[in-house]
Amino acid sequence: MGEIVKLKLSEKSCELPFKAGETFIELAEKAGIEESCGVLVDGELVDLRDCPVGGEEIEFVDYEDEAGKHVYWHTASHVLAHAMKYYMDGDLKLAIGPATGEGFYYDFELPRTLSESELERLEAIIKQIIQRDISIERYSCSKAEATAKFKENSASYKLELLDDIEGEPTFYRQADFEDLCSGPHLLSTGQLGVVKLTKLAGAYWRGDENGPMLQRVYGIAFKTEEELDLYEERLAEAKKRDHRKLGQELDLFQVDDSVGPGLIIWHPRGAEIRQTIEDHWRRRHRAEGYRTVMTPHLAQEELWKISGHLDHYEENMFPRMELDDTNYRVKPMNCPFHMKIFNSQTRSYRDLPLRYAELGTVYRYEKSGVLHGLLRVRGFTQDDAHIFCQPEQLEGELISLLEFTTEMLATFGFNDYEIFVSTRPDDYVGTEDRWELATESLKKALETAGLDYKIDPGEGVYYGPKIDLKIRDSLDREWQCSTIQVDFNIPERFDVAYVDNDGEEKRPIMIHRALFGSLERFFGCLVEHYGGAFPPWLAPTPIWILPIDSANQEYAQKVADKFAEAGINSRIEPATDSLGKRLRLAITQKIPYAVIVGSDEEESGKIELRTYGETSSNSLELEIAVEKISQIIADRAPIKPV
RNA sequence: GCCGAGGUAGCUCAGUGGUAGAGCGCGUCCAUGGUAAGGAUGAGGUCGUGGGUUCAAAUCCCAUCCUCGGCUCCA
Repeated sequence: MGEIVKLKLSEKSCELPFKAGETFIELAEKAGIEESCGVLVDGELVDLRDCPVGGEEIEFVDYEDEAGKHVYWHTASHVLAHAMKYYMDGDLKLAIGPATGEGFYYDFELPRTLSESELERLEAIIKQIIQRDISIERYSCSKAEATAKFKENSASYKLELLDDIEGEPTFYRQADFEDLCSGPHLLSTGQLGVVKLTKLAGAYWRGDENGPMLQRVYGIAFKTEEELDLYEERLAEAKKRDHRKLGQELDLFQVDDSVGPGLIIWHPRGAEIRQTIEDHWRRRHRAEGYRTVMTPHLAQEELWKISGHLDHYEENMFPRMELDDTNYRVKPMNCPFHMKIFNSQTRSYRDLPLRYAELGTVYRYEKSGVLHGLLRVRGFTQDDAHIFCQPEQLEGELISLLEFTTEMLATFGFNDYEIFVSTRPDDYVGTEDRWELATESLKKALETAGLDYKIDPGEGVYYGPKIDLKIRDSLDREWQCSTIQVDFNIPERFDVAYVDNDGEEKRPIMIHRALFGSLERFFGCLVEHYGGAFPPWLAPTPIWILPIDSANQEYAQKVADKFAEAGINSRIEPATDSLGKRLRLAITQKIPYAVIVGSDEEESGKIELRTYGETSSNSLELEIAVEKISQIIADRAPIKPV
């Protein structure tokens, strides 16, 4: 009695006394907090059933908070498992059922395959469990008791989980359902609003592809039906931005069965956008001191034996071709060729850093189940470069490289990405101290650049650690685009060396880097980022000219010529269809500017200009329009009214 | 690669044992129009592919390819 916990309650903070043995539930009551999902104790999420010790800072969280949502969804996953137990008459094995970033899932071993049509019936059972408002109790027991219980129920997955638990395992029980779980959980099922089961999938037990395949049910829970509706609307909106859908609608690219899975055919409009991206890329690389090179698509297999790719990634390479008693491979990487260029002369320390860049098209055999539009393909063009430098130049190169990367992405409107440092994998070559050094220099460069990052343990490439930059797609999936990799190994394998100022031959350090990653993937992300409405500088045809009447065709041509003189591509949609129809087409094709010209405009030398996203046009002098749009393109600015 | 769901006209989709459908798009003709679909008419499909069951298969069964959602993987 009389002990104090500090309580943070929204903006106000106060201090609350509590008695020994009092739980957070009682504390919440005292503080007048009605609905809470859990409690953050000095920032750590804790079950409401726990007791404070005194002196800590606590904050009750509800569904509005990220931590609260986590508890809410986690409980929903237990309710799903509870419903599944009824649905399968108890004939099932439970694996795991965590909350995710958006919702939850539960993995089951079931006596038969579940079909999507059954999800609705499961939802109905879930609804009943919620309506019964079953109180959820927590208890713990000894490991031996838990083991005995699981053995009796032949709960083999739970038994395995038990092995990893230190101390007493805890259980959460709601009526005739209980689950081994560290929590935290809500206090009763009635606290849940509406649970929606979203998809069905297979998942390997513990992510091991040699292990058993379980059935995973995904779901999400909300306080109200209205929130669920909003979520579904948001999802539908996101699907409209899907690059595969837009690629079809805007005639950007295709993937054709008879050509091959994961092989992209770029249509004119897609190819024109890509050209603009590549032109910008070349210009910027020249300015940053890169020399561009070009290398073959095929080479003798020996090259990849030397580089180590054959040892480490053969299963991801297309099979060998035998030509004149020599084995060839389609290239999965550009690096060996760049080594050859370096080695074509004796290099001096004065030559370093030496930067070779290539838009190099590579082919990798990706497993069929992983292909995904432009984002995961079998043939793609890397904006690859290899930088050879002296050890003392590494830091500086990395720092300027990060600056270059972020600038390049920002040009295309990407300011929102996650950065990861991938550390040494099990399957590595080289010495540990070199790995350490390389990893530290990557971290230091990020810190100098003031960029936040996460560690991706063991996710490095076999030859060195890397910085990856990941961009999210319209459905919130992350895709690695930019990558910067330090490599002490491949230079050694190719015996790459320079003569230092002391006359000694020394090994340069190499950086592999790709800013876009692959042009295919980057373009896919770009389509989704802009929702297909490309800014005028990227749009293949930023202007459509719509003459009102056939009689205005000549003036339309004059307008087109004026834009062409300024280097702006436009196209005339002749008056064979109604103006309304042609305008609608321009809008659905997400053309930045529709220019409408009739007899009025012809007489006054003006145009009507309607900007994408606006509901009306404005009248302006042709010369002024050309000048202003030229400026917008030169600035690489987003679509905006003129 | 694994689990599940799908592949019908150029596109989006309906048809679930009995002679292949719609809308959009495309062609032709009419209409010459002022800010998101003018009217008429025509062409277009061995229903992913290969087997099987059946008097009869887009429809049922098997295999296979591809796509989608996950899982595993991703130099």
